[in-house]
Amino acid sequence: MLDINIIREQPDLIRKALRDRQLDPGPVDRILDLDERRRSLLGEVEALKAERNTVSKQIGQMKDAAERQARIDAMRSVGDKISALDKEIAAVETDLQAIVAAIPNVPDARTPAGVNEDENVVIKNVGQIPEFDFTPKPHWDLGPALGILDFEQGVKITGSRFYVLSGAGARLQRALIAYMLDLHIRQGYTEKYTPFVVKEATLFAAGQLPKFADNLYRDHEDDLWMVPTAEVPLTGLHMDEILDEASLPRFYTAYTPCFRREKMSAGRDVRGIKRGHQFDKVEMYIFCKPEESNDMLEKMRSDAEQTCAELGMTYRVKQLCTGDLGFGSTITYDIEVWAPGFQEWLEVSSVSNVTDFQARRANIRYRPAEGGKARFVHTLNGSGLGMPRTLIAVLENYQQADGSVIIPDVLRPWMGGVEVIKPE
RNA sequence: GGAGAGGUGCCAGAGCGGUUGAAUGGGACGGUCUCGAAAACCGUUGUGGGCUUCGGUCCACCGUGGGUUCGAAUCCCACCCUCUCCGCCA
Repeated sequence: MLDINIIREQPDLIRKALRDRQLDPGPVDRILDLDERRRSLLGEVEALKAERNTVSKQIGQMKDAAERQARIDAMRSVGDKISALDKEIAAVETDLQAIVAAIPNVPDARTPAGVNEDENVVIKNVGQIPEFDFTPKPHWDLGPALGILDFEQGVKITGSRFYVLSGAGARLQRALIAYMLDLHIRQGYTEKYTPFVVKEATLFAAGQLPKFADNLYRDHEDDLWMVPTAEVPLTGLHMDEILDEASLPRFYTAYTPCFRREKMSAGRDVRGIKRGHQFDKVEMYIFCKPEESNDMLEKMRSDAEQTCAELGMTYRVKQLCTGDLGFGSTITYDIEVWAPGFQEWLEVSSVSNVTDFQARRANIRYRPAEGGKARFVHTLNGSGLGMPRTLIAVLENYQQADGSVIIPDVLRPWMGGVEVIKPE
């Protein structure tokens, strides 16, 4: 959520931000109109309320019954005017809120201009594209052959785009999650285990609602929503709180499954387990002071990179352009690992500085140590890492000519002695 | 799911239709005292919004949302949450 004062004072900045994101700047004018209307109505109704308050106090002390009744009658009509105006204001505010809540964050000046994902910029390459002395297989061949991945069972019990991991495959994913959480704890994050369903207000706070309702699974009976990312419950942890400055920055990490009902188009993306309606993810999240968030973005990116590096992945870092930036983000790095079977770069992490966008929606502030007004915190989120894709990358990078897969060293402690996954 | 109790400021806790934005106590902060500290005493101590000549001023907020009333923290309705007991249960 943007600050209405900024929209009012610098409408051109917001118009430019919308154009840079390939969006219509029209809503800015609607906001300015509604804001103007709101303030004018407020002035009117507050004058009437002031009058009513004064007269009502007088009525309480009046002795003369006739005069008293005259005042009461007069105030009755004032009261009617007030409630009519209050209704009108409420309607204006509802409209205003809805439009403001749909305006995305303003891109950072360093975010490159660009129309879509094709204009994202590769800023770093780490490792060489590995050479194989055989033709590496994609995971959708490797997995079923190893007996660790079953597409049919997923379809049978749930439906299209769901799959089942089995045996060493299921264990490998669990090892990845455990390894990542432990790594992030060493990097200074506190592990959180949160609910996987949340209420509407929590999704609004994180910026998922109202705009992205179509992509969420929802239980209508209790009005609970399945989380699309751990970012949602983690943002919610401090909703409506004023944090001590001394407690910042706060570093959190959490594993959650993620549920997204987005419809997927047929085509190359549908092959394998790269995109599904359910996937696991380990998330990193930071609450910090505004002046720290730049440094925190770099820390988080480096923490995500370390995960890739320790897993022995070849990876690259991209900076998203304005046209591909997420709704709440001002600046985002994507980390992509090379999948030799797929012959494709897989996005396994996205690290963003959301500045005060979520904090304002969630009403998360901190009290400066020297006192004074509470200020909104900045929040950052990043995957560390996204699961099915990291699993794909391990399978495809560590495959051998005979179809077996060697377990990377860092994952061995969780594999119960399994060093190689062999065909059955 | 059923029965009961309750949700008030940083905390505890009064108030139960009019001068209560809210008694009292505690905490925190500032001051007096002290070599220093404690104690004691004095003072300060909420958030959001509108207007502003930036000195203020007005409005809203006592779980949330409605309602009654000239006037609601106080009365009515619905919902949410917490606690106790019962039921169910991994």
